[in-house]
Amino acid sequence: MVAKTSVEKSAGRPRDPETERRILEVTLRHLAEEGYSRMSLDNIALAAGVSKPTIYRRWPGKADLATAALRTLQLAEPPVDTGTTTGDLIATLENFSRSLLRPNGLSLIGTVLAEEAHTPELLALFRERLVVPRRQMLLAILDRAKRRGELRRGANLDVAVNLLVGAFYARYLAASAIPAGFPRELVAMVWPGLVRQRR
Amino acid sequence: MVAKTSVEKSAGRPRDPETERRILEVTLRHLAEEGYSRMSLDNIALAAGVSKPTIYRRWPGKADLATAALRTLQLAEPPVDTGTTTGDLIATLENFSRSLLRPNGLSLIGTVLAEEAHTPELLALFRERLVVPRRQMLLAILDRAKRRGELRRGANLDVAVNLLVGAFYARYLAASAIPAGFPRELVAMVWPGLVRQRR
Amino acid sequence: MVAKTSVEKSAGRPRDPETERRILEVTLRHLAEEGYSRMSLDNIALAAGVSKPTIYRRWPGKADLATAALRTLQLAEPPVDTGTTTGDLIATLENFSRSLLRPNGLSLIGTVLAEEAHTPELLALFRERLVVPRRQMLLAILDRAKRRGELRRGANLDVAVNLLVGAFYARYLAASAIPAGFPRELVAMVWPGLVRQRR
Amino acid sequence: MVAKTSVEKSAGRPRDPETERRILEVTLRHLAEEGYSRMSLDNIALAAGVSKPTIYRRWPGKADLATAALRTLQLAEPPVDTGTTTGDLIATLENFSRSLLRPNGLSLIGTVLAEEAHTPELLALFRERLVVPRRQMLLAILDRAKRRGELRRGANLDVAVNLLVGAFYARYLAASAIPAGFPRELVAMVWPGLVRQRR
DNA sequence: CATGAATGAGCTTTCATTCAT
DNA sequence: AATGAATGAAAGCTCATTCAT
Repeated sequence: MVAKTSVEKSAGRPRDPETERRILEVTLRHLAEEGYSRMSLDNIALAAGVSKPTIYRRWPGKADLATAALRTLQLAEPPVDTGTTTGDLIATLENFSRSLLRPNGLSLIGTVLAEEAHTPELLALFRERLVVPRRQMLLAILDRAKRRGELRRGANLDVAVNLLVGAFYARYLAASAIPAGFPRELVAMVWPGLVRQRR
Repeated sequence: MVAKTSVEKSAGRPRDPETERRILEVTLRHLAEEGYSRMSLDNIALAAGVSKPTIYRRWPGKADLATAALRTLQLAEPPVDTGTTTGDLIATLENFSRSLLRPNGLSLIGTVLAEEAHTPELLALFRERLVVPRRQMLLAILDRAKRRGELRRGANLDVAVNLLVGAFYARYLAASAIPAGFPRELVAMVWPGLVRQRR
Repeated sequence: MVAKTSVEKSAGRPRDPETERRILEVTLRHLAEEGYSRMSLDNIALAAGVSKPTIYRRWPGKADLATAALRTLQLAEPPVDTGTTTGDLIATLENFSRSLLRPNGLSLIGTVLAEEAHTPELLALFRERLVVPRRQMLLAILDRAKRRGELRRGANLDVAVNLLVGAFYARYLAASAIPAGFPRELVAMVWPGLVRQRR
Repeated sequence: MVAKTSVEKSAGRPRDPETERRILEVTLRHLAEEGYSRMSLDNIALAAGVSKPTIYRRWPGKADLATAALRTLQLAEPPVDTGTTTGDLIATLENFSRSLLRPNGLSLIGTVLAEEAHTPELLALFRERLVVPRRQMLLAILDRAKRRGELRRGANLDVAVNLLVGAFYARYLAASAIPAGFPRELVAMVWPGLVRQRR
């Protein structure tokens, strides 16, 4: 959107891409810290050092700004390779555990859920950028294990992902903190259901 | 000066108990539908058919009102008894699944999480009234099974509860809907980790 | 108003005169501390330990209550007699100086002046109860001196009173504090204008 | 990056200076007519023909607005020169008398006194802008006279100022009106105390 | 293009007063 | 007579958005 493909540069003063970046960064922080409805464009403009019309020139309104901020979210955690499936699962969940609570516990998740009825784009983007990629990483690990014959045939991998990921939400909702060693315990309890043949 | 007989009638115009009930009911609905920060006392007063001071006479401010509304929440689901441990777990999770999405998906959970930094009482009460009782029901089932020797010694029941309950959150966050048969699949996958002896 | 002159006691529960006294005392304090428009019946009722209708039963509204409270004001300072006119003046002004700033500087005077357009009764009563009596005391001293021939014929005693009393207001308005010895200096400067014959 | 030439034009839509002037003028009127606590930003905005945020953009809150309005007060009366000290005093006090009651008697003084405990800035500014300058004018006249040897050595000029100025307050508090010829009478009575040698 | 100015609508809270018991 | 409950109106302040330069 910023870089024109034609040789001719567009007339007038060009937009500063750094400005855009800064606005989105500030927006994301406020979104996580204050929640969507408390987040105010006034404060964002102030913190980003720009004026409000500068924001409105780029995004049509508050919802679009928040959406754009969420769009910048990228799963930062790289795929892991520890040599074993359970090792990979544990390592991935440990990454998850670390990034989940940043920067403000579950308040970002909270606000996209709370706004589902009013501003469904938020949840949609949150899914696309964070939820789905995270699940894909786990699914990929499990899928590879399945193709290697490590897992029971017919094991519902999607259910396993829900269990492993969800346990963090459940734990946070109950106690606002994730204990050390939690990922390992999760995998230990779910793994038998994935592999076992007889009973 | 003579002691009043049994039923002490307090002076002044009595409060209409119906009013209080209606205000709290409306508040809870608005809290779930709008989220805490969007929820306005003006609208609550309007919907409850009272004036704002009528609300302020009962609760000192917005946070207290929301808190009081959360306090009315009671886990409606009775303990189940199907004859088997897995049956009980599945039945309990099915109740959970049904009540979880009422009245507005996870928006109530969302708002208490989103407000954790600003209005921590909300999350605290939500925990006390819904989260903890629900976990207790599952824990009770598992604990009984353990005392009967059905479960592996050293099985971490708390982790199992996190897995079972959390899967619903994970699934909702990924797809806003819980498929039929989900509870059964959860239990099927976690159960081996609870019972198996060797590996 | 409380005591009936007829033998027959009026029917129903009699009003408690102590209640009335307490309400007026609290009102006067709030009037001086908060000013008329900040003073709230809610707070007065609370501080007096009564309900608002108990107040409204006795006085038709806020203005009447404030008026009634002002009506209870009595000049507490007794006439002085030091043996000399200037001594009497100084002693009287010293009393004045002491009582003027109680309990809240000039805020009571301030509020009755500020409310002159909206609630003229306040200023009227303040005059009747405090301003006029105080001036009368000074006038009486000067008048006696005049009848004794101490003062110049034609000396305008009313002007002298304005000077002596007003100096306290001017001083407070300029510095919020009255220095020790102030009364003596005032009298020293005004006295020559009252007595001297030639110039 | 090149330095702007002499007249620096700030970016953005310029403020209408007339707006600011009008708001302050309206504020000052309301402050005098209603008193500080009755004065409402809603009414000021309405009367000034602006919206409330237009006011809040310029001043952070009600107290700051009232303060700013007081700051615009300027002693309008120029120094006088009649040729004699008593003539100057009388002329100055006549100016005082005229401006004192505008626009609403002593209600402005009243409100700054009444608010001393809650909003001390008001009294502070009132002093700085009106009380002190007025006293300075009188002090300057007396000081010049002293340097000319017209006054008794050791005459306390500050006390004289308190007497002369305060008499207007005392008179207003007693009768809400200043009679014609009042300044002359004040000076006549105080003058002997300033000049006389023996007694 | 970016700015500062402006706005209508909304927020939470408090007030003087009246009602019902 | 006295109470607690109720109310319409208003307060100070903030928001998302648009205007004018």
